[in-house]
Amino acid sequence: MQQPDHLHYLGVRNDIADRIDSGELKAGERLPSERQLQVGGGVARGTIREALFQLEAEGLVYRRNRSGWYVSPPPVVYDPTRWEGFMSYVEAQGRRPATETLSKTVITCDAMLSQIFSRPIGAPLYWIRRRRSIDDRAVLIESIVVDASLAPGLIEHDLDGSLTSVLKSVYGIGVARNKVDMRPCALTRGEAEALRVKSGLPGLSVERTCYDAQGRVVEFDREYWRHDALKISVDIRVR
Amino acid sequence: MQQPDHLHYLGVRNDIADRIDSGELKAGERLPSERQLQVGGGVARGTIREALFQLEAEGLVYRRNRSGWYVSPPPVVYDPTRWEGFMSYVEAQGRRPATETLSKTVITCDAMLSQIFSRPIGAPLYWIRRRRSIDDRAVLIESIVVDASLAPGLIEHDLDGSLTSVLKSVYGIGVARNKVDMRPCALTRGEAEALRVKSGLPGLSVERTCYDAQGRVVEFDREYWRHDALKISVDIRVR
DNA sequence: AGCTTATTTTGGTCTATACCAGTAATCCCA
DNA sequence: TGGGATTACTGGTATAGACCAAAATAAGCT
Repeated sequence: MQQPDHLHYLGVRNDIADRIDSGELKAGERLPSERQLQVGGGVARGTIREALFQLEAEGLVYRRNRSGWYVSPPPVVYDPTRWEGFMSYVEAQGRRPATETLSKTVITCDAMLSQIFSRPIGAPLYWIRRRRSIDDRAVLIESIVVDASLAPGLIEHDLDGSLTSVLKSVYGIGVARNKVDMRPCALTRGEAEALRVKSGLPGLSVERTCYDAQGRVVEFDREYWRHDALKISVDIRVR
Repeated sequence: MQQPDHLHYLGVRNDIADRIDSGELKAGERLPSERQLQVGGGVARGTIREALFQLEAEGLVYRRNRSGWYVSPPPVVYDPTRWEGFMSYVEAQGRRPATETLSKTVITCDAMLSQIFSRPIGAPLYWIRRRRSIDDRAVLIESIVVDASLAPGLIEHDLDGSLTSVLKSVYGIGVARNKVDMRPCALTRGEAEALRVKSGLPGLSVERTCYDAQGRVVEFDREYWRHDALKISVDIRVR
């Protein structure tokens, strides 16, 4: 009830937001359909959608392909400096994590990867694609590349758990340094499909390079997150 | 020319993206108007807009209020562990930074700030609001709170430069630890207005708490960034 | 009960039109 | 020439209708 409630879609937005805040609509619950939301006030579906897009950008609601709109659960906290692995830190926050391995194959080192891994072009690398979920909602997909000469036979193992712990326990490889790049992005084609969201939805791209104590690149990882699924928290000492 | 070019708006998206990639449209340049983009193919304005929203989410184009659509410049790189201040690191990347102080006042410590600063409720604090630009495009607005007892008279100084260096050179206060929280968000009402973007545009919220060597909170800072203006890069040693 | 097949519902895309509020360009006068 | 008022143009909001593909549900058949 502020000033610019001349805008219909903001009025609708506020109505829905209030129903979420008040607890009438709970996390994970389904919203009434767009056509049902039109009922009382003579408002076009396009306007309803505008309001829903707004709420989606704010992280209050999300949509599943053609199924409907749902109230978003709270985000998980991600601290790149305390990398205990997805499974453990999601669990520590009282949520239920899950991992699916979409594919695992051997690839050969190309020019870009050669740069990253300091390995000759043509050298064998493992390429793993996984989808990770929280409480049954897919929140990120990742592409991992691992130097095959450091972890021979890696893809024979079950990778639906923590990759870090497999590298540690089976191959004795520990991560000593982490380089993390993050940037807001749009989830397009492949990523959007794997996350079952509409192409063009904003997301967060996280690129991580893991080094061992000798400075060798152990793992190169590119993750695409739903924008509403995480909160990044970094605690660092300034040099 | 892949598979799902049945979608008109993706076709339009690709056309425009190609014109940007090919250099026909350069960074900072203005796109033809939505109505001009309709001309050849019998395509509705709504479809053109859908394509533009897609490109906006991808960070390829941005819009200025009712002026038009423009090609986005490349993002700046932001490393929270090497905090030299906005002015210097933007300049180091060959861009032209600018700061405007929107307001600076004395406020009293409320419950939330009391928690953060470990100061009694009612204690004086400085509240500074600034807008920062890169190459004349506003990219972030920030709200800074500083403990007035640590830096008496701070707001008498010119704050259009680096606050960190004022704290250091005038008050001898150095930052020893930085706690940074980041999360994708929507730019709403106040922030959107200050950044001159449409409310609801995705952005990145950065919350920083700076501690001195004694562990006292020196500065509490909340920034709202345009989603397409930055790339975060962290390089850390794992404990 | 379980399984398959229709049917309905849902969001996703698209067209066409209209009016409004800021911006940018133009015009015109001093 | 300079500056202020006017006009044209831009994106922003809104309506109403239509069709489609995927998802969810209901119906029907073992």
